[in-house]
Amino acid sequence: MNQSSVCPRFEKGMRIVSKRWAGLIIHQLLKGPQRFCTIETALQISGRLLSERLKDLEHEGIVKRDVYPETPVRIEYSLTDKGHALAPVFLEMEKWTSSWIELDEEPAADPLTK
Amino acid sequence: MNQSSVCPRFEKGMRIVSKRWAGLIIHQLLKGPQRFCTIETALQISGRLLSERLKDLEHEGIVKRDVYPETPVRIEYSLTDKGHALAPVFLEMEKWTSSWIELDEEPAADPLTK
DNA sequence: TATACTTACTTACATAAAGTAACCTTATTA
DNA sequence: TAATAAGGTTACTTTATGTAAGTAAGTATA
Repeated sequence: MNQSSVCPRFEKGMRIVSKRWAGLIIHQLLKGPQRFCTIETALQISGRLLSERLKDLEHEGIVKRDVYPETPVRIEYSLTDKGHALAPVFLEMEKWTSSWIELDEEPAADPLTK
Repeated sequence: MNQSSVCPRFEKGMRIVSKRWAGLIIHQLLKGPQRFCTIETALQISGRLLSERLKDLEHEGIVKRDVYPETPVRIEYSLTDKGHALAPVFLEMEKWTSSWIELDEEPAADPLTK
């Protein structure tokens, strides 16, 4: 007896996309195909988690991994159609954050201590 | 030196909304103000986490908590303007999930064992 | 009066996920 | 020969989540 009133597809979609880092990775890939280390630097995520999350997203059919056997090998991650279809979600999210999110004041960068 | 290329507001917004359960709670409250136990039942979330997450969201100015000193006391959670402003995000998310998410086949419900 | 019930939580504890740092492999360059 | 780079993996610590039981205030019931 399932008394949940939430659409199970919506629940599943949310679980995939709202997993820690997943949204930011997809958002980053909406800018175009990118290599592992580019994403790693852009998001300041650890290799361990990036690797894990890219595998998850590939498994969900959202991210595609292409190997270019150059030397040195180049591996590019990009979005599938399913991944690109998320663009409107992130567009609306960008609108919301730019209207409603204000940053905590961070201590002014001090070149001596930071 | 911050070499991250991601807009910090976007990052912060994502961190708030994509925290486990937060999205589903907001989505649920978009249907209208609701009491604790209604959300708990609808989402099948534990009281412990629901309580914690509602406090987070209240702290972020997304959720409002109203106490009606009836007997027994009634406490209603609802969205603030900031919370309501997330509606388009969830609308796009709903479109995406209905187009692209398919459910894993779950074992046919057996009234004797389930 | 004692017991039980309801809502809205909180506490205690086990498990899972995330974060951090060091290491690996293949190849390239100094 | 040593150092550097990409794309990871392994080992370990910390934090978050899940689960179950307990609490407090206010009825309602026996």
